[in-house]
Amino acid sequence: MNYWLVKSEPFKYSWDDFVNQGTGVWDGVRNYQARNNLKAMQVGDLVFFYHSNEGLEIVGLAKVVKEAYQDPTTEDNRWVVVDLVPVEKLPKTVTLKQIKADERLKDIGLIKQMRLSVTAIKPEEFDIILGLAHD
DNA sequence: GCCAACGTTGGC
DNA sequence: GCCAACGTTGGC
Repeated sequence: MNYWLVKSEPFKYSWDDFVNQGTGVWDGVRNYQARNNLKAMQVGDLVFFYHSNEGLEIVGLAKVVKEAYQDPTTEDNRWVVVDLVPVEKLPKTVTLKQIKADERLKDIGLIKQMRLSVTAIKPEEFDIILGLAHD
């Protein structure tokens, strides 16, 4: 079981859009590192949903229900998508500010590789963030 | 809206 | 295969 964090710009695709839709096809990834992370996802992996540009906070938790397959939005077979479903809206959102302020989270992919839209989360980081969300 | 970070492209 | 130019992302 692995943990991940995906970013989305809320005016493009927000947590609420995701919940309304039920199943989210995570498409549009055009970055090799992010793609490799998508390929490494397994059914049941938990994924934080982060709002970039607006919000700047982790708003919800999702899980992988279908592993990487050809991105239907392109013919180019270099790119893949995964299917996600919502698990829960976090009782308290965890802001980028909080994450940056937390010494234990200073090596998190979200900060170290700010521009990567799909990053891996260590189990201990996952627990810390979930702890902050249920604080 | 600005700009830093960084990935990608293309000329050599 | 290097590296400058360019484009995109995302925090501020």
